[in-house]
Amino acid sequence: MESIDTELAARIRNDIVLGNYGEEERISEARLCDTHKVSRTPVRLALRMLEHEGLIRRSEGRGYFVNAPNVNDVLQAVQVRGHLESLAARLMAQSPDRLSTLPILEAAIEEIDRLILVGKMDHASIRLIQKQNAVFHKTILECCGNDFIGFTCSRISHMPMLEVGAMVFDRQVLSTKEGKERSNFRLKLGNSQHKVIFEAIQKGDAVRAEGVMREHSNTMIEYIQVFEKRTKEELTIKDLIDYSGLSVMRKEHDTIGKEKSL
Amino acid sequence: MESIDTELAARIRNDIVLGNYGEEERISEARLCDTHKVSRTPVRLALRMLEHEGLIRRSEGRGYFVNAPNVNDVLQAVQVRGHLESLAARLMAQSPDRLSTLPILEAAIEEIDRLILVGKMDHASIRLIQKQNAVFHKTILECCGNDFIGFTCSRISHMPMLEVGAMVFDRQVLSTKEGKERSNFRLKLGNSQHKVIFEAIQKGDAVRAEGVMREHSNTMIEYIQVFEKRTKEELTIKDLIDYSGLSVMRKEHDTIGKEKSL
DNA sequence: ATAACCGGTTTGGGATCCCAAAAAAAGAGC
DNA sequence: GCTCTTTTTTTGGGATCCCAAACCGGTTAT
Repeated sequence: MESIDTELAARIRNDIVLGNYGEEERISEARLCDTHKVSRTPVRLALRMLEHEGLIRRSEGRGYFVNAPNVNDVLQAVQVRGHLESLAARLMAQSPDRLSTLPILEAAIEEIDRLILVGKMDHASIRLIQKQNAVFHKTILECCGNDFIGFTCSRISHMPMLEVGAMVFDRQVLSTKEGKERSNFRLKLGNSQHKVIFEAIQKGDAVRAEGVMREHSNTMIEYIQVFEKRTKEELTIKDLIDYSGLSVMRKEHDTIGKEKSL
Repeated sequence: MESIDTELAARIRNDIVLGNYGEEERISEARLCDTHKVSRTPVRLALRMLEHEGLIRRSEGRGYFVNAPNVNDVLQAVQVRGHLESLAARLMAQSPDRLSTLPILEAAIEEIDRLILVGKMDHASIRLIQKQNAVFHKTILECCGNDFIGFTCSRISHMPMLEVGAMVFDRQVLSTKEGKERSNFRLKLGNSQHKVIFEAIQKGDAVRAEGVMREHSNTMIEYIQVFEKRTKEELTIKDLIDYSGLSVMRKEHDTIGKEKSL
């Protein structure tokens, strides 16, 4: 249970990235107090938070404006995160005390392999795969020796699909047999990249670890761009969130938590 | 003229990075109200700011604790910034509409060259060199096509020596003739790296632009480490700020602004 | 008819107040 | 004398109040 302003910030943040506010809508403290049934103090704290995150702008004169990120913003952010992760992979490969954490990476890879082999593409399996994927990526960030990389990533992970280790799935694709096979191939490809990264780190091949990690995140960017081309109309943030299992999971979890608390 | 909380955050931030608070000192809202002669509202806004920046921690139970960065933290942050800049250099080299901004880079390089040639290592000259250096680096960040890189850099530039284009100078070194020559060599080396980066971007050689930019920031990291070895006792953040001309300049500027406003 | 001016209203920044929870201090029991 | 409990004090979160600056609408003068 966080304080009210933190949760409030999360709610407003969700509203903004989900597009519940217009592109450049003016936002007012009083209105937020009214809709969320809180006083102005937590509202102002939350707004400062969101301003710092770049999701709202304070106008010169008076008032706030929402600064809703578009798909291109998300793609740019994914690129930045991927680049930071590649630095982490390189540093971890150079780190002398990396060996003790290697088993964690190996276990995550094997678990993903096992889940792919079972081949059940249902919600639970995908959730497990995503969890192990997050473990893999987070471990590298945390054990690379440069804590500031993980910190920087955490500062930009308020946007959709920017949680470390987030993966993208297309619900529609998963509904057809051919789509399931395609997703299965994607997962295999991703995990084989994990293996190469793991081996490079193990051997201390820093250049290769960095390169493959970069390729690994490029894969995700290109997959999103495939969506962009396929959908005739413009791809919205909401679509991306629908595709991104982790975010959906988190959203569901939040809702459950909220219902419980009320 | 920013609002009180912003300026207050800047002041507390300065106090923290300058080490005016103990390593893990407990910090109290009331005390800050008293020392800075403001009410609790702006104090709390400022503290949320600093918490988001990682400079203070909120304890589980009650109260804030300062999380003063040490030299190692700064080095890690410089590494992150350098890595982001190398991404920017690569992207700019790949960008089709980079040509229009090339003259800005060229002018900055030439101005630095001119100032080095004059050879006056006084405060004004160094200030000008640093300004042009900042222009060079900021231009690449702003024109690389991925605005999120610059945004991310701006989110981490609250720490000393993390302003984009900040350079390190040792006041003591500048006081001797031999030291001046060494600094002169450093500047020449740095600007020659600028030239290589410029040419790589011009030619569209993305790999080289990225590589040299990385090397360019590594140079700074290694120079700081030279300090670390030379000073017998442990290097403090305060030392780094003394070395970093930009920060000092900004501090002076802030002071002037404050005096004017009072 | 347009533009400048003026008063009312909205809105955000800052100060103050209240309260609950936690830390610190005092007191009781062993 | 030490420890556990109770009381007091401190402290931070939330609500409310006040005010000045900005916005809006209407009126008036050119």
